[in-house]
Amino acid sequence: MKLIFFGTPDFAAVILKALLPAHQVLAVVTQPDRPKGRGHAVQFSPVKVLAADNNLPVHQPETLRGVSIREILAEYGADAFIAAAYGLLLPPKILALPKHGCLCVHASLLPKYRGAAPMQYAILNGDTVTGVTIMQMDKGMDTGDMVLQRRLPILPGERLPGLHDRMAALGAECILETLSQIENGTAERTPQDNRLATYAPMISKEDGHIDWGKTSAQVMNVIRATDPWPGAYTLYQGQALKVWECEPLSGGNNTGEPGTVLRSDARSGLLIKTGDGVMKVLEVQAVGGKRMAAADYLRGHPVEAGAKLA
RNA sequence: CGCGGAGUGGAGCAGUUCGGUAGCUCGUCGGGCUCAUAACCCGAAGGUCGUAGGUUCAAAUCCUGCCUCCGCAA
Repeated sequence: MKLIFFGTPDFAAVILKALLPAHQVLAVVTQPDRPKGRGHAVQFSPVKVLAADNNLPVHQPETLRGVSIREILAEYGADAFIAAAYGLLLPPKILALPKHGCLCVHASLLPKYRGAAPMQYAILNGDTVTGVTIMQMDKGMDTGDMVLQRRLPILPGERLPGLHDRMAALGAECILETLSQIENGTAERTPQDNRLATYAPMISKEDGHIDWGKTSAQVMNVIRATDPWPGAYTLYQGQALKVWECEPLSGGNNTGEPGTVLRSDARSGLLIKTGDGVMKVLEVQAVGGKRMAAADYLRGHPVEAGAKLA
């Protein structure tokens, strides 16, 4: 099929890569290049890089609302538009262009987790199952009719990068299968039950802030969901301290305010009181520093037992 | 030129303000104590202080360029 692909980050690039050999991708639309990272350097989106490697035309409009971009896209005469983590809503006039409409690869079991960060929220909430939904886009945010849905178990202890990669691979399979169904005329559309809809808005820095009053399992979920960005952190003496790896301890000392440092030495490690138990901190990162084992950190940055983390 | 932190024996840090023979907590190796030990005691090895220049009688420390790593902000 003749397609135009809309997407921006790695997740989208994986999908695009799978489409390339199977279909005729006429052009790619991705977010404009923006200064990113340290020191103002402009970085191309993973989708743009992949498109460039394959000599595909790339469009990077600030908005899809203008007449000009609509005419440009119409010009290609694509059979369908495919969107995956593009970052902008497609306006109705764009949705109406291709004869098969616009299909979206969404990383959740819709109508659950509509929005920008479905995988993060699945981990954050401690879900054990998530999945990919292919939907026929409409003007709402992830509200279109579902064409295909596949479940994927979230592995115990799995972090976002691992889940992300498996979901992207599954998403690629799903979109290929959906396109086959459309070509065969066997695709079926199921409306979403809006009463069951939940939302997964974009993750912010603050989502990584650990609340030690929650259970150890919930704290672990924050660590798993915010890896690698923004990273789970706590405040020690007013300074952010990222917590990359932890291990909940069962039983033992269960007294004290949540966030209290129960023990702190290179041998027994850094033990923190949580809402329902004790967490052993295994890997941390101080402001300006690099990731290191908690024991290493403690050698140069003594933390007194009884101190409070916030 | 977005703001900022950092590169010192194997690890994590101090020392840089006010230049003057490199230190702390560990680790490693050897020895001792002990029924025993991740505990304790004694001893040892190990560092061109990121790199290239400059200033100076003398530079980890002051000045300049470069490399690398990282936090914030996006």
